Parts: sequence; structure tokens; C-alpha cells
Amino acid sequence: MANVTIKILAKELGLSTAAISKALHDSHEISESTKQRVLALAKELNYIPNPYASSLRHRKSNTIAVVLPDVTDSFFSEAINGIESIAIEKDFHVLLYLTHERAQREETILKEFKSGRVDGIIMSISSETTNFDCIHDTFSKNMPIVFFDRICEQIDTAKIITNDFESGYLATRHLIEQGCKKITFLSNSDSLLITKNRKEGALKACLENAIEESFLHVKLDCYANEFDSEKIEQLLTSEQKPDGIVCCIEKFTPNVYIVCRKLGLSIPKDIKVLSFSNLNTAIILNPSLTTITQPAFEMGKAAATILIKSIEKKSFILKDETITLPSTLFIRDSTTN
Amino acid sequence: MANVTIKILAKELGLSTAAISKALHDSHEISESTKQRVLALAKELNYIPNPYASSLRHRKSNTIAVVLPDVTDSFFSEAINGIESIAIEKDFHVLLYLTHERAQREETILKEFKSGRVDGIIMSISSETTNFDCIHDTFSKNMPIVFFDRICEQIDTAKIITNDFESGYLATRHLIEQGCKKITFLSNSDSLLITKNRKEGALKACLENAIEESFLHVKLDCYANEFDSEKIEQLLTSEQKPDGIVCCIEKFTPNVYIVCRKLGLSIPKDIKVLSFSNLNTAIILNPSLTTITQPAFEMGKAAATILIKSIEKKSFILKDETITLPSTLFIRDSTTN
DNA sequence: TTGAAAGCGCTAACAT
DNA sequence: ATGTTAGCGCTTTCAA
Repeated sequence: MANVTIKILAKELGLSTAAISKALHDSHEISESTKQRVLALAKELNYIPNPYASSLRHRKSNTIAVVLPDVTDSFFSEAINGIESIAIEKDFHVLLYLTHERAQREETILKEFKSGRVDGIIMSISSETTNFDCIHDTFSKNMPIVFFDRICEQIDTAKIITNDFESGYLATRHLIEQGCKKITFLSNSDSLLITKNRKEGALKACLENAIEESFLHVKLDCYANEFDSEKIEQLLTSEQKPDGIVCCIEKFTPNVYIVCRKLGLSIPKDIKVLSFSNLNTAIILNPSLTTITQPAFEMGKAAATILIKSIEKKSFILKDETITLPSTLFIRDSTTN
Repeated sequence: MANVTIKILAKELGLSTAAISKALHDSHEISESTKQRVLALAKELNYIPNPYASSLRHRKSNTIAVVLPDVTDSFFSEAINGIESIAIEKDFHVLLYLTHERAQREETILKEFKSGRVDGIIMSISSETTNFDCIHDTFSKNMPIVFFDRICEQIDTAKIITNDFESGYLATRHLIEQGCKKITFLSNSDSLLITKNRKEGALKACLENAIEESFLHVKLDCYANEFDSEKIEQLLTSEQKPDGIVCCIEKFTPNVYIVCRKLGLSIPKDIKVLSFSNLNTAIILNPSLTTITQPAFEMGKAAATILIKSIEKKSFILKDETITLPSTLFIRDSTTN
């Protein structure tokens, strides 16, 4: 691979490597005629520049890292589409790293970025992450980071989020309007800001309707499926059995549906269920699932746009700035009578 | 970023850069005591090797490319998980490229790989791809490629697939056993081998039951949602209206369900539907969806394992070898009376 | 307009 | 056991 080098072109044309390099970059120092000759030969020999050689010189890799908890979540995979659409446009390459919701993995990944492998990072932190030293450390070493969705408040950089508090509020208010009096918030984390905000929003709706006494916050483990089922079953057979559930993450929905079926609980009659989700099967679930759908693609796009801008123009500095794109509540059968 | 270099360590310790390099690689040429000193300082100064410098020397990037049509498809996102699990283990990095089912994009992406940016490629070709010159070209330049699922027969390399013919056959036989007499195969491509094989399998089942006359092959455009809906509606209101549908790709399912609902067709009573899919919401659809589920994670794992082996040991040459992992038919309500 | 030379950071052959 | 040197492929002064 990559055998045709500038050196070869130079020898072939009786020019210096410097001249070739300049010609290839359309430098004004080089005459039109030589440029033509160089371009022609480059094309003929199928010259392709070695990206690592020029990375080494430039200290720029034209590569960004995308660090995510879970690529099978529809929100994240759509966000990747958004990121990729910009990367392609700006001629950037995308390294994908998955944390699988583990803080430990995240740390290892982030440390590696101090190597200069990437010019910037787009990330959504894991549900476990509580210590931000490592993130802060690589960020403070001049590595641009843009957070999206699961942001890290403590880092003074750009953040792309949705209106989580409001979404939690509207979702819960909707449940209450549909007659729910005992709301449970199925959470994926005790630490994530988005989860906290969604929960706070939910709680506000409960408070406004004086049903905060029965509000429950139940944390499930995103990566222990059977265990989750048990926990849901416990919940739904306990004294505190809710009549309305807000799932913080789409992954919980199948278990909730299945346990309800097993227990003979009808959705939405006995219990109403709603989830944050971007799944396009939501509409054909049984019953169709009311969702809060985030603008995943747009968020990815925004994150990539800002990140790449900050990489390309050093005058553009990532401010501690939060861009909020609104989510949409799609009301479907799982919450309506 | 990446400011601490071997040179700095060398100066600091009064050693040559060569000695540092060897010490860091635990060479037997270096005394234990200096190794200790070097390691200690490296740790203290937080030395992190520049990957591009060593890539340049070694002509090895420890990076693989994953080229996919669509990251939001549950099959592909699970496959990424499998690939990533091996990449992490073997200390490889993963560059993600999406073709969005466009041959043109695929070609551009593949050409770039001649630059030496990656040591190998894992790919699943687009539904449009009919010309393999470009793939062949980069493959013949000594770039290892492993195909999975949507393979390219013409290239003499390793391929990880599932038993597509058999799956198509079993799926269709199942439909016929459930009483279907007019089967339609909703296809995503006219060229993909997997699609052809699935269809052939389906046809075989029809032939065995003498209902091949009514067998239909309808191709939908993966990226034109409304258009697909129309086409499905046409199909379901035509003379040739099937009583059994095999979806080649999960993306078609929502439209099929929705159109059926719109037309007042009951699944499974009036029409039975089945799809190739890895969605874990299949079980809670209305009705729950019968699926052929491919071992996506394992396929990704297998592809990455083989690719990386061929990168690491030059003695291991990718043979034109096909590894077939079996899919599973999960029978659910969408096909049973 | 072109070339010579140095160097990005790391490594490997060949001294010492 | 350690150092010297050259070079991976490309870019960028600076000199011609």
C-alpha cells in the first residue's frame, strides 16, 4: 500500500520533493506548466499522499473521535449519522469508541487521546461516570471536546443538549392528564445530568399536581437485562406499583412491556408507559409507544460542526456554551385511554 | 497535545533516543536499571507515544476501517459491537465509514484506503454496488479486506455470512405452513448476493409447494420512505396482493405494518409478515414480529478476529474462505394464527 | 520558479 | 549496554 511517494514523483520528473509538494498544494511558487506535469503524473501513477506523514508534520490528523456509551441505541446511531454527514463534508475521519456505560473504559479511551491521534472529541459520557478528572485533563491539554446529550457540566466547553427538564415535565404532565397518580421514573443513572434534569422535570409535574408523595425514582442497570426484568417485576408487584412509567432510555421498554404482559397488566389501561426514544418502530409497538424523541441527527451535526470549526480556526475557541435543541413528545396509545 | 517526546526523555536522562525507545519496548538490550529509570520518568512526565510517528516508521497504523451501509440498522450496530470487542482486545482503532447504500460513496471511501490510513478493512457492501473494480483494486494492492453479510463474491478473501438461502427457505416454508399461498419477497437490492440467496431460498419453498406462480419479488428503495409506503400500498391493493411477506431488511417493517393498518388488513389473519431483523423490540410489536435473526455480534467478532490475525501475522493469508454462522428463526405472532 | 536541508517523533541497523 | 545514524513521507523555511 501507498508505494507511490512524492520522492518517486520527484525522481520521475527530475524535480525536488519540495517542488512536488508545492505543486500538489497548488502553491503560487510553482509555475503552471510544472503543476500540470506533476498533477498529470500523480494521477497516472495513482499517487495518494500518506496521511500519517503529513499528520506528523502538521500535528493535525483530520480525525475526530466519537465516544459513546452504546451504538445500538437509536439515539446514538442517529447522532452518528449526523456527525458523519459533517465529517464527510469537511474531509474528516471518524474514530468510533464505545464505553458500554463503563467509566473505566471511558478513562482508558480518553487517556489515549493525549497521543495526538485525534484533533478533537465528540462525546456523551457513560451513565457511571462521576469523576471527570481524566476528561478535564485531556481537555486542559488543548484537546477540543464537544459534549452532546450526556454532557459534563464541569468542563468549560460547548455542549449540545435537548430540553431535558422540560421534556421530563411535559411527559409527566401528559401522564397525569391521562389520569396517572403514581409516577415512576425508570432511570439509567444516578449521576447523569440529563437524567437528573428529566427527573426534576417529572417531579415538578408531580408537585404541581400534589402527587409527589408517590413519585418513585428507580435506577436500572443498563447492562443487566434479566436483573432489570426482576427489578421491574418487583416494582410492579409492590405496594408502590405505579400507574405511569417514564423510561429514561429506550432499552428499558421491552422489559417493561414484557413484564406488564406477564403480570396481566394492560398498557395503557392499568399502567401508562412512555419512553425517551428515537426508534422508528415505536409507532408499531403493542401498544404504540408514546415517546420523547430527541433531534439526534441534528445534535450530531451541531456537535461535529462546532468541533470541526474549532479545529480549523484556532481563533474560534470553544466557549462554555450550551446549545439546546428541542425534543418532541409523540403521544401514542401507550399513554392514552 | 503530545508534547512529551522520546527526545525530551532522552535529554532529561542523559540517554540517547534509541535507548529510550528500546527501554520503552522492554528490549533485552537495555539494562533493568535504565529501563526502570525510563519508565519512571515516562510515567512522571506522562509520556504518550505519537501514534503517527510510529505508524510512519512501521507502515502500520493499528487501525481498521469499518465500511457499512447504515449504522441505524440493528444488525449493523450489533456487528459494530462485535468488531469493537475484538479491536479493543487487540489494541486496534476503528474508523467508521457509512456508505448510506450509495455505490458512489463507497468508491470514494475505498479509494482513500490506498493511502495506508488503515491496515485492513471490514465491509458490507451497499445495495447499489454492482461494480467491484474499486474494491478489487485496493484489495489487490495488498490491503486485507474481510467481508461480512453483504459480501463481494468476486474478491478472493475471507467472508463471514449467514445461511441466507436456508433462512429464506425456512422463513417461507414457515409462512406456507401457516397457510400462505401468495408470497412476496420485499427486497432491498437487485444485486446483493445475500438478497439473491434469500430470495432463491424463498422461491424453493414456493416451488416445493407449487405456489411459485404467485411469488413476487418487489424491490424497495432503502432510502425513500414515503415512496416505499406507496409501493407497498400499491402491492397490497393490487391483484397480486400477497398473503405472506418476507422483509429482507427491518427498515421495511414499520411501513408494512402501517400500510396494513391503513388498509384494514389484519396481521396475521389477512397477511403474514416476517422480517430479517435484530431489533429487540420485535417481541413487543403489534403483533410481535417473526424474525430471522442473524448472529450479528458474532459475525462482527469473527470478521475482526480474522482481519486482525491477517494483519498481525503476514504468514496468515486471507483465503477465499467463507465462514457461515447460522441465523435463527423466531416465530412470533405476525405469522401464526 | 526551483532546490537543499532540516525536522515532525519514532525505530532499527549498525556501531561502540 | 548504549549511542550514532539514517530514514519512514511530507512540509517548510531559506537559499539559489
